[in-house]
Amino acid sequence: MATERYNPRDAEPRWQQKWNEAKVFETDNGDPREKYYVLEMFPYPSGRIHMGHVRNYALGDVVARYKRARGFNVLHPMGWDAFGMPAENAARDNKVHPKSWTYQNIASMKTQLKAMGLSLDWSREFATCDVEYYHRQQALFLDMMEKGLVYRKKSKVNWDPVDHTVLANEQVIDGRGWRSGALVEQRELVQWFFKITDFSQDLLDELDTLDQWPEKVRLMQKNWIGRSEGMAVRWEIVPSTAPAGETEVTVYTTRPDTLFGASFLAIAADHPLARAAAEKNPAIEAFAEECRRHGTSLAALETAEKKGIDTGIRVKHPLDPSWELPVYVANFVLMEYGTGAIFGCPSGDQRDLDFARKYGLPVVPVVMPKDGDAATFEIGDTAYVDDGVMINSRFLDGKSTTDAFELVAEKLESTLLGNQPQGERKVNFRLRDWGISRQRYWGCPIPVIHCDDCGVVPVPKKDLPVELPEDVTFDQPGNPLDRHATWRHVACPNCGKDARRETDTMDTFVDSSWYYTRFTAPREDAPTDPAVADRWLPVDQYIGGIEHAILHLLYSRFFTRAMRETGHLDVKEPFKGLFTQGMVVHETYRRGTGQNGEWVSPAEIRIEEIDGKRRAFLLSDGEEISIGSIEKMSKSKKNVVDPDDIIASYGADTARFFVLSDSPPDRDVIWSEAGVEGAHRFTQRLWRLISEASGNLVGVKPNPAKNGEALPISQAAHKTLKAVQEDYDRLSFNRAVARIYELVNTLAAPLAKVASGEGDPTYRAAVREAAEILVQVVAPMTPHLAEECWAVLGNAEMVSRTPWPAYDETLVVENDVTLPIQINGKKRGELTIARDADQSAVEAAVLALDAVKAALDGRAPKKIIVVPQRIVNIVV
RNA sequence: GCGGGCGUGGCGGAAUUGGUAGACGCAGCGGACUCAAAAUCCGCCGUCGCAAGACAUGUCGGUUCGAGUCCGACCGCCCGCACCA
Repeated sequence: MATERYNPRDAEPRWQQKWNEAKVFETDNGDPREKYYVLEMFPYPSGRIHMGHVRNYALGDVVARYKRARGFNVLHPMGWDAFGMPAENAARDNKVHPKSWTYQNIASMKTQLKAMGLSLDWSREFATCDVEYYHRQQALFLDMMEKGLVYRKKSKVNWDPVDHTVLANEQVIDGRGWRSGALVEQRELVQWFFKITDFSQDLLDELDTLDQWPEKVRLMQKNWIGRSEGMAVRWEIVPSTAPAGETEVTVYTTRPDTLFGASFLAIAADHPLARAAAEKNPAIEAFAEECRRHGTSLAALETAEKKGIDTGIRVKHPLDPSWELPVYVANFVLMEYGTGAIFGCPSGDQRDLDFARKYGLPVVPVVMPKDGDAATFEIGDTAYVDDGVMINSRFLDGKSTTDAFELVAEKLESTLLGNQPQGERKVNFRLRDWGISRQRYWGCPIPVIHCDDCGVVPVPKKDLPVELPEDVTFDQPGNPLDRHATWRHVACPNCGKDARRETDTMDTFVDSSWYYTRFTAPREDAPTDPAVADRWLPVDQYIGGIEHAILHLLYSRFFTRAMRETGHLDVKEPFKGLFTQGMVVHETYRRGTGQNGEWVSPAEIRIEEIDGKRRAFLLSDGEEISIGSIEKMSKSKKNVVDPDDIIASYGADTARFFVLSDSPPDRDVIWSEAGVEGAHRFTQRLWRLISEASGNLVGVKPNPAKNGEALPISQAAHKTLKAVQEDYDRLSFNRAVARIYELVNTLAAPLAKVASGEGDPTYRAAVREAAEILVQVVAPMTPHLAEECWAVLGNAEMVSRTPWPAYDETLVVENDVTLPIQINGKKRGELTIARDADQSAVEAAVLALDAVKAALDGRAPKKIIVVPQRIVNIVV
């Protein structure tokens, strides 16, 4: 029986409409079944979805559809991370308002996402730039302010002296403003901060409970929080070298044991002592200025050449007042970390060593490896940073580094400098408070008012929301809120006097730090409905890019803690399970070479294989194009594939199936035309096999075979069901795809047999049962095709509403196992034996094998290793 | 620079987490069907070798009866570094 090819252009919109009409994916907060919350990181509305989105949402959708079939009450919402700089750039470049630009982008991206057939509850959709959303964010801010989780302090920004505007780190290129090209300066502004450091220890401790997070992400967060145990050590300044009023410097160190290896102190350019020294010495002032001309990004700072300048200030060594050391200003010391001052021990720290070599400072080895020789141990170009034995360290000589730490700590704690101990044990964190102020328009306004008399006054909740004004201009740089004619003028809520609105808006990371909570009650008047939030949270499976491993995830973890303190919910951790997916990458194509070269998009070329070598040619004139490396899809390299084009020509199911197959989801996937065609052939093949057999299966009651001709069919189906189920639970979709291909290969002949009218009723019942299992296991990946197959088999209910089948244990177990037999670790034979055979039975059977007899040649084996149901190794 | 990760056939990958390396797919080759092509179906497919076999998981060492998996060093690529989202 011949059937028509499967036509996704017809089937996909049809099923999407049916799901929509039946509200299959709308979630009821009152549903009593066990909940499952699956969430993909919501997109920034750039205007068009890209393959990364397709992959991200396909992954989440499989989880959502699978868990729904498993009987959970699934929440799977979608929204828009809609504030941010690109809207302002578009406003500047194209004279469109950020608001209309953003909402238009949302509209077109929503159409694209809908074409993917995702099982989303669109009734909960919101954008973070909706007044209804940022209104509640402002309320949260006020509550956090009341709890002391918000404060202001001076902090540095990248300042463009030509455009008179604050630049983001990504807008600073090689130390210059991206538009003006001017050398960027650091400038201090009073800015708003969240006290994330209140939770440093807790954020660190609770990482241990996140056992469904990738180990690497937990490790990254742990290192980011950066707990260290060390000492604050006070160094007395030699009075004759001290700037007026200065008597000492406090240094934070994690290695007090290496104090006898100290050869200098280094302080940040913004350290008070450095500022004092700069006042008297123009060279120091010039150096500090140079340090400030770097951007504020740590990466830029640390890749820069390590430099310093002697301040002329001398300090006395804390363990020997007669020993004087120089104090340098150094560009690698940060005011934000520790005390803004370090002591340099060149033999024990590579950076200090490089610095010492550069400025001719002494290098005294103080730690050597346990088996080293103190008389000959020297430091060359490499510092010795590990633990070991103390040398050249007076009373510490011969002690371990750990003991030396203790001895120095006790000594410094009991020595007085002035009336205070010279040193104090201190736990330090690398984590800094979260600066949320942005001098930009397109963000959530910070709801406070500045009054000359009353100071900083929170906007009363009844006056919320503080709405963004719409009549703004982007024809000049700087913050439009600042120069708006009326917006910032407001009466003080306290005294009624003329006052000014805060014109800073919030970091867009704030928006994304609690949106997952808002989805649980998106139309609530308050930020959350705490009872509802507590029922849905934590998110059971969160899926997104590894690039968010630290900031977004840490900020969200902070927010649940802050929202707990302010009574908005009562959970500690936002995301129970986390999955970080890899990127979608593609070959690059380049026409011409060097400066005249230009990137060519995959749509403009065809690939041919000539003598086993892949070559690319321009479609328009046949010119040969060179095939370049495989890279992340990006507009600049033109190696992008538009999901719209793929969906239009192959359908959403093919696109979904392709991004799920082949590569494991946490690794990069290479987009290739051949791969897509392979996925498309699979969809067609599945449809053809099912639909051609369907005529002879429609009235048949599904029933697995326990014996006879159809037994292997039922066994294959149930084994696949079990395997795919496990793969779905582990998010190993590429493995599930492989299992599904195998099942299709196994079922091809039986389905063809049924299609041709053969097979008795028992056989047909088994084939039908296997076919249904096949359709149900692919349904989460290719939902439209599955519905179409499900319907053609005569099922009245949609497959999206059909419970997951249960596999039959008796069809899954094997009675015999085949063991590889190794002799000295090399495979020499095989042995098939009963699954439950005991060790001695296995040994006897093995020794009876010809291959083993030949290898032993009459000798007795030295040892026989039997790993039950795995392997046998004979040592000769 | 610091922190984290990855590296297996021509290609994407699998390997029950220390137990038969290469499942499954893509590409390729051979065959069937066809006037022909497409589609489809069947078979072959790590390297060397006639074969027995040997060699093979980025490189070099180590641990082990046994290493893709564990340890050490190195090489290459990718992500993050606090104002991109």
